[in-house]
Formats: sequence, structure tokens, C-alpha cells
Amino acid sequence: MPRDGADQGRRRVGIVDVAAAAGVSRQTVSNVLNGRDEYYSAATHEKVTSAMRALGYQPNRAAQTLRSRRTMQIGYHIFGEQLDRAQGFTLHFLLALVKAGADVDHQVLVFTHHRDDPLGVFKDLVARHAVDAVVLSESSVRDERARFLADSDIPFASFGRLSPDLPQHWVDVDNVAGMRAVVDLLVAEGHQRFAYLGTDGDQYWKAERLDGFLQRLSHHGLRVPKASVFRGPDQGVRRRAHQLLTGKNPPSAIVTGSDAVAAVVLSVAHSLGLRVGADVAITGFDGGAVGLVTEPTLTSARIPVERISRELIARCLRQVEHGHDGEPGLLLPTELVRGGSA
Amino acid sequence: MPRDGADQGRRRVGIVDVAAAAGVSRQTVSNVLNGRDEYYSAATHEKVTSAMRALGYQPNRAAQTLRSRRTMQIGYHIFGEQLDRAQGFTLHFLLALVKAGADVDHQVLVFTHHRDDPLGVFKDLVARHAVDAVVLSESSVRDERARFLADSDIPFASFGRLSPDLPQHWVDVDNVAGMRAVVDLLVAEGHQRFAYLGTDGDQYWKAERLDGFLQRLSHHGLRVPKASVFRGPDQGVRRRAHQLLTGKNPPSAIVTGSDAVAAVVLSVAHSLGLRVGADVAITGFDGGAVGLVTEPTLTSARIPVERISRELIARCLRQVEHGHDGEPGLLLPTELVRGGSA
DNA sequence: CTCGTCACATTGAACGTTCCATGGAAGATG
DNA sequence: CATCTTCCATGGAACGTTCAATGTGACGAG
Repeated sequence: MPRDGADQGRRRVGIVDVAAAAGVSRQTVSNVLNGRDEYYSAATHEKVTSAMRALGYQPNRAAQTLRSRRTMQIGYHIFGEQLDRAQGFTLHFLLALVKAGADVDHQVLVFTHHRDDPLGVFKDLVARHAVDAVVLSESSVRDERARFLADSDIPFASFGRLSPDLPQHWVDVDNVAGMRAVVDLLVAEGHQRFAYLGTDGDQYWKAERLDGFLQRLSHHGLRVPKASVFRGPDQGVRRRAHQLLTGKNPPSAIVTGSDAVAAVVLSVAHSLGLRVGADVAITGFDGGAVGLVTEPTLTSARIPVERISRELIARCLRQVEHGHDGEPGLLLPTELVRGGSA
Repeated sequence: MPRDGADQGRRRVGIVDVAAAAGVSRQTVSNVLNGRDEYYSAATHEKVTSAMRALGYQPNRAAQTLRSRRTMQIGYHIFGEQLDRAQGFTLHFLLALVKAGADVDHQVLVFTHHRDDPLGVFKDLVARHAVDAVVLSESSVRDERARFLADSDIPFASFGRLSPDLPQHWVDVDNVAGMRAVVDLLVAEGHQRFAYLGTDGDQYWKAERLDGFLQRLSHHGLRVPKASVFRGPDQGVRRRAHQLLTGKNPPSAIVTGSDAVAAVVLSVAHSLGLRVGADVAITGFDGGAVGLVTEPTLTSARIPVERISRELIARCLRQVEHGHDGEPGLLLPTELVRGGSA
């Protein structure tokens, strides 16, 4: 559909048009726009805002960026290769990040690395003024992305702890405390025979969840047989769950390292005709959408993605504004979500 | 870490610096940058590029955008509410979109709607020059987003068909042809007793997949008992799969409407001790990561996300450049992925 | 010899905003 | 009364690029 001829010639309404309509200067409009309220009176504010409304004025981001050197955009780096079962969580997190960004008037630019120059994109984005800062997730402790960003003096924040010799721009979940809450709940409900199922991999949080589980059990004076603890490949979970539930003296509560694993265990229990929640308790860790669509819903330690996103963005913006960030790393508690599975 | 004092004062290297270093004019550098090769000689090109390399020049996006009115960014709208099982696919698609964008030097900005003004963000983004165009996915045929974008004269493209009275800026998957290929494969392998499992919902593609399945079966002179066709809620899938596989005269091939459903059926078959691929064949539809981590891997009609993303972006850019796009809607074939499950 | 054309290169202006320095009027202070 | 603040407001310049128009020298045609 071709544009109107009339539309064609009309210039976009800019700050000068607003200024003219309101009978003030350019700069005053700019001040109102940026909320520098020490520089204008209430009456002027009113005149300007109503002129903006009347003209349907929208500030031009490109011009703002060019002059102020702020893009109001935050980059989010996403790995292209490993499209594994963390998918659900990644999207959940991304969405939270987008919303948290929107709340402080920032937008999220998603990018992946290029095959030949995996890190260059980061520098590129900032050098070309495409983003003000970068958010990382799925970061392992020695993440070369984080090191590169720190070395290049690019503002960033990581969901996941960072090596101690890097600036501590991270937010993370307290896995141990999360497991503590889960175990406490199960113990309070009278469970005595526990089992743990998780997937393998060298991510520290996987180890922490298992450790947190074991620690808290022994705090309650309970022990778990070695055979009832499993951390292995994805495919092994189903078999092991089957073994556990059909063996003699089966566990009354199965704690898992993630909602994804819990969902598998749930399905095994179902197929054995067990009533989950009554005959056997199953817990997850994550609290995202997965556990809400299972039947029954999962009891889980919920990762507070909204809060995490907010904190990550706050860390980025402090660096952008002050050139540095005094805040230390932040370990956030999980929230216990009570579903029907325990 | 505070910046160097020396670093502080140094101006960013711009096009004029390159021009000076190369001994040419501003505009010539700009022409080289934008590949307008009819305006410079090979020798000049060489001088300019080597000057750019020497100075580590990076063009400033904000300035380019301000002048040229192109942001080189494409918006991708994502629904905030429905974080359901489509997650895996959504992320898969997003990633493909990001890569396809990168190939044509465009980046992807992710955004969600605001509670009070669900559609306003679209206009906002374009009016403020944050994105050049918008990509929609999960669009239903009468999508109010698409209508709004068309009415507002904002370039866009949709993954999913659009109402005939809208400009046909869409790309979609040929579900019927996909099912045809799946059925043909199973028939060629000698299967006679079929069943179909899918989830309910009013999305046209769900209906199309079932229709495609039924059509192709009858083309082969085969029929499927009514009881062996199921389209119901998520939770019903497990039960129905169990019924089918334990009933008398069970199907030798179970065709499903998505990889997610197939994965569930797979797990039911496993728990019944069936050897999937040998005792029973199971197929999916999607071909994303889900089917690659199952055991065995899924045979599935793969949705060509890379191609789709490329086409969507091409549609957007044509609209941006010419103000319109002559191309009609595009229905793409699936690719049959042969896993171990059939 | 004049003119037109072609290939390449240049310059002034503009895009729309914010930074920076300055100005004026009213009220407070000495 | 002179001067010093405080509050509000202003205009010139700059951010770094591309648009649009113009220039120049070489070469071929008339």
C-alpha cells in the first residue's frame, strides 16, 4: 500500500516543533523530556507536555543516542550450539529480562557469536553504539566472555558467578538454601526415605544442589543410601527412577536437580500407577513453566527470574552511568513453590 | 576499573579521521563503507580500507541511523503470557532469526507488549526509529497485531498465515505435505495399523497436520479407527498413548502432531518395555532439539527455521527498501528427519 | 576546437537531539 | 544600594554520518 502523497512531504515532528508550539526553547523541551525538573517550572512542564501530546511527538532515538552516547539498549548473548533442554529456562529468563528492561526504558538486543570471531561481536556492539551493556547467562565460573568484557572495559553483568579475579558483576541463585527449604518441607511432612536424581555436567550449580540436599538431610539426622543418589546422563534418569521406585524399600520422596528431571520422574511414577503426592513425593528445582503443566504441578524451588533480571540490569546501568559498580555479587534465595507433587 | 586518563581525552575515530589518513574526502569513505562501487576506483578502495584497519575504525550506528533513517534492527515480538510447551520451538526460531539477521547485517530486538497498551509498542518502536520492521510468530490467522501493523503502514512479516484481506507478508510450513512425507515413509516400511495423537487448540496448523495425515492414509487405501485418533488436552496424551499401546490390536505406528507429544508417547512406550523403532514406530513434527535428545532420536517432519527466518527478514527488508513487497505468501516444505524412532 | 559524456571525487547541508556556556529576573544577603 | 545567589530559560555548537548537488579531468565525437 503506497503512502499518501500528503504524508510524503510532511516532516517528522521534532523537538523544535514542540518548542515552537509550546512557546519555549528547544533545550527546555529536552529538559522536560529527560525529567531534569530543577530546570523548569511546573507551568512550563504542563505547556510542553500538552504540546507533545497535541503533536504526537516521539523523540528520535538515533539522535538521542548520537548526542548522549546512550543507546538505551542492552545486549543479551545467547549460545547458538547448545540448544538443549535448558531451552525452557532460557526463554523464561529472556522474557523476564525484556520486561525488566522495559521497566527502566531499555530494550534488549539478542545476539549470538560469529563462528570465526566468537568474542569480537561484544566489542563490536559497544564500539558501534548498538548496546550500552551486555548481559550473560549460562555463564560458567571461568567464562571467557566475562573475561573479555572485563578486559575490554565493557559494562556487563552475568547470571552465574564469576571468577574471583574478575569484577563481581553477577547475580546468582542460592542453590544450597533452595535445597534446604525443599528438604525441610519434605521432612516436616514426615518423609524419611529420600532419593536424589540429577543430571551430570560440570556446572557448579548442579553440584551445589546435590550438596545442599545431602547437607540438609544430615542436619536432620537422616542419611540416604549411596544407591539412591544419581547424577548421570539425561537418558539414565528414566531407568534409575524406575529402579528406585520398583526396588525394595523405595524412597517416599525423590528430590531432583531440576524441573526437567522431575518431569521425567513424574512420568515414570505415573506409568507405575503411583499417585504422585500421595504414594511418593517428587520435587523439582526451577519453578518455571514446566512444572505448571505437569499433572500434578511440581513442588519446586523457584528461581526468581524477575528479580534476577532486575538486578542484572541495575548492575549494567550503574556501570554505564558511573563507569564502575561498587555492588558485590548477589546471591538470591529461591522461593518454595508448593505444587501437588509433594 | 576507572579508565586511563589518556583514554579519556581521545576522541573516537570517525569517518573524517579515516578520510584524512587515506587522503580522500569524507563522502568517499562513506561510499566505500556502503559499497557504492560505481563511485570509487579500486586504488581508492584499497587506501580507504587500509586506513580503516589501521585506525580501528568502527562506523557509528547512531549517526548512520539518524541520517539514513535505517536502524538495521528488526523487532521480534514475543508473547509474555503463554509460556507453555512451545518454548523450545520459540527459542529455536528466535535463534535462527538472530542468525539470519546477522547474515544481512541486521540485529534483532526482542520486545513484549505493555499491559495497558498492547499494540502501541509496535508503533512506538518504529516511530522512535528503534527498528525498521517487525517479525511476528505464533500468529493466528486473524492476528490483531498484523492488522495493526498493516494499518499503521509498518513493515512486518509473519511466521504463520494471515487473513486474505491483509497484505500477504507471511511464510509458513506446509503441514499437509509434511504429514504426507511422514505417512509415505511409514507405509513404505510396511506399517498398516496407524494412530494419531495431537493436542487440541484452534490453531489451524494442528488441524492441518491431522488432515494431512488422514488424507495421505486414505490415498494409500488405509483407514484408521476413530478410537485411534486423538486430539485433546496435554494431560490426556499420556493416558491415551497407554490405552492404545496396551489395547488389543495396537497400532504399529503412532504419528503425532509435534515432537513434544512424540516425546511423551516415547516415554510411555519405554515404560511398557517396548522397543521404539522396532516394536512400534513413533513420529513427531518440528525437528528441533527435543527430538535429538530423546532415546532413540525422533523421526520427524522438520520445520526449516533457518529458511523461514531468512524469508521473513527478506520480506521485511523489501518493504523497508521499496515501501511495499510484491511477493505473495510462501508455503515451505518440511524436511523429513530420520531418527531411530521409525 | 567545442561540446558532451563518463568515471571519480568533493563540499555544504542536514538528520534531531543533548552538551555547554551564558543570560536575566527575582529574591536573599551584606 | 550593591552584590550574590537561585531559579528558570536560552542559543550556539557538536555528535558522526549520509544526502544532494556540484566539480574536475580525460576521452571521444562532431
